Amino acid sequence: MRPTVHDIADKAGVSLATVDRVLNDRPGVRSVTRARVEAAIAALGYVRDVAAANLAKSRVYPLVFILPEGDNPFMRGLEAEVRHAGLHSAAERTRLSVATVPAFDAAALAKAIDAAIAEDVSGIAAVAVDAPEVSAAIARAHEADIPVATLVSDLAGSGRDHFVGVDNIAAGRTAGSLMGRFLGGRPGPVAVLAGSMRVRDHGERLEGFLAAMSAMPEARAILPVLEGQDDPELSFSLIADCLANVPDLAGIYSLGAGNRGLLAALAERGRSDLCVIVHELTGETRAALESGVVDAVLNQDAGHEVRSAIRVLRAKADGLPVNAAQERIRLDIFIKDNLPAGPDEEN
Amino acid sequence: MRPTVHDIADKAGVSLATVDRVLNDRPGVRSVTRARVEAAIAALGYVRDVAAANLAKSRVYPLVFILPEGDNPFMRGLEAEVRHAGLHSAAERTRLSVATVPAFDAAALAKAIDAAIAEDVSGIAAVAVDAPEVSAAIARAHEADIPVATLVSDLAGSGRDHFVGVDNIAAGRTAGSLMGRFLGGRPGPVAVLAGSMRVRDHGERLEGFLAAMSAMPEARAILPVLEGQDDPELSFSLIADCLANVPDLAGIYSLGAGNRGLLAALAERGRSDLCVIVHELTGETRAALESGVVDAVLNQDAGHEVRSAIRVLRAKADGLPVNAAQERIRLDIFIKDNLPAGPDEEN
DNA sequence: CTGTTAGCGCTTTCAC
DNA sequence: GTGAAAGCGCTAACAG
Repeated sequence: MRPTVHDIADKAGVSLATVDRVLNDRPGVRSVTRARVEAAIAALGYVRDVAAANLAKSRVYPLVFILPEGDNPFMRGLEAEVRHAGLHSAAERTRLSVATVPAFDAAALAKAIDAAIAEDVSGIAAVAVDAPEVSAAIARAHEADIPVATLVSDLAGSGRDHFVGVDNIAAGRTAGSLMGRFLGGRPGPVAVLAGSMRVRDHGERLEGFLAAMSAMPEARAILPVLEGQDDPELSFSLIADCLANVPDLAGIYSLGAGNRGLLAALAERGRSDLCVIVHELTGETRAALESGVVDAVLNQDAGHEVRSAIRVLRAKADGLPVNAAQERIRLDIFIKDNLPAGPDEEN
Repeated sequence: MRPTVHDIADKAGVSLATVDRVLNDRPGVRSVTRARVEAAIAALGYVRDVAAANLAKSRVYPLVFILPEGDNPFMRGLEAEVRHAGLHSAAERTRLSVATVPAFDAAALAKAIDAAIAEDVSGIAAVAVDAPEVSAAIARAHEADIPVATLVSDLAGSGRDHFVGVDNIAAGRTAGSLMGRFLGGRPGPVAVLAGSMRVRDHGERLEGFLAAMSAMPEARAILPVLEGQDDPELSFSLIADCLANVPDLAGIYSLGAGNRGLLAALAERGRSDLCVIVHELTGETRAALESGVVDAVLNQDAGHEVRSAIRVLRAKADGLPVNAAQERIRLDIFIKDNLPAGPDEEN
């Protein structure tokens, strides 16, 4: 059997309480005693049973996820993952809740963060908007000793404790690289559809994409970025116009969440010879991939992100270290052939 | 606070023991009583605290992983993941061990399975070799009521309880699809390097690859499969010969673990214009991807597989259902640009 | 058939 | 500074 606190207490000739104090690094133990206990711990090769510890603590950790509202399928997927995790979270003594705010709305986001602070939650995960109000709100959370993790879109320099999401520059590079290879020698310019340059992930993806495209053997024109605000109608008309005005268009990179409008415009125009690369695997993009309208989908696994955010916030709340390498979210490439069978999965 | 067994007992007017019997579906409860308890459970929306249950049971689940020995980096990676999981497994009351057997050796594998049965482990995960001895050993495990999961390479029809691994036909298709797109109109035949047709995953990958290649717009010759036994030297000489004899070779698909030999032969020959697609992200293949020698790496996440195998075996040992969709292992595509930063990661 | 009681490994008052 | 004892939510003997 694995050694327990009792074994340590016996071996060190102290009581359980003292062992616990040493284990949890609490004050009120003479350094000699502490040393004796630590020796016993080392000698026995003790490892704490976290489950039992949590049970005894019976502390709950209320965490709040702040997500953009609206019909952005990726965000709704994230929300679903939070709710799903909520079912299992009981065992982890975590209570999850979701707050939604208008997309790209810095003031609303800041307000939601303040509300969470007021509720004295033990952690906040939020899809950041790049604005000073938001940074200020995060700073207030920090002051209230509430850990904050940015989700999907980062806000470095805001003092957030952790970023949960993919390397968006690398994501853009990946898109550019695939686009270049898939197009090969085929001529024609490429269009880019973004949501808004006010979220950092979109800007970073663009940056990576341009870098990769310009590194390709064949030079290729990139049209000015179309900002569709992740809005289906606006995205639709921007792409429709582009298709009409640029007959020799070779490809489209959709780096935001305007896929519904994009796909509608493509369907209307009936152009299937384009190389199309989009982000986020949703019901729509999956169908488009299967039908051949889209050539590749770059994805960040919402389930992984949610679980990572929970682990990180809990660790921060407990003052435990985070294994950054372990919490890295990777970028998935999907083509028609490696689509996972189910609409959802978890590992 | 969440309802507990005590609340149920109160509400139903019975004792804890009876609640426990109902909860765990044990005999010895009148159906009227059972119904009353079940009503209370439903009314309170009770969900069991698994951690507490495990603590109380203090039962341990010894699981054994049987892996091919040798310097196959993917297999060593799997082994490392098992050991890594072993550290955290304590909390899950699981004790993990690894047994290694010669690669592609059906008799040795069967013997290892029998040894595990003799030790009365509560679950076995093994990389299957396609042979009747192995099927027979799995059948004996089944008879001893020990769940068996095949890992990486399946053995359907053997009565194994579960397969943990990717859809290898889809993996081959993905390789073919990428190979076709990356080559575009470039002429020349493609070579395939396998380990052995005695493991099902290799056969299935080949099948998928051939199907995808033949579905490409440009017809392309596929050379006869080279079987390198996942041996560096043999793989090296097979590829070296091929490079020498087929000057217009356009690409190579390495569907087994012969990558070290393949890469050595490519380095010696100095051919970097080939389209090379390999399986499994290891230190070697990662370096080759970064240097541009390899164009894409198809990967199955060893960490996910190990954790999935553990969950599945534990569930089977407890007679609990497995959510198949949740345990699906997906096929990762890596190109230079979306390589994860660390050598290892976990989600 | 049902209830009582004593833990699982750890934390936490509250005395000493 | 240190220790004794109660209890987290659940399970498992053993009585009745």
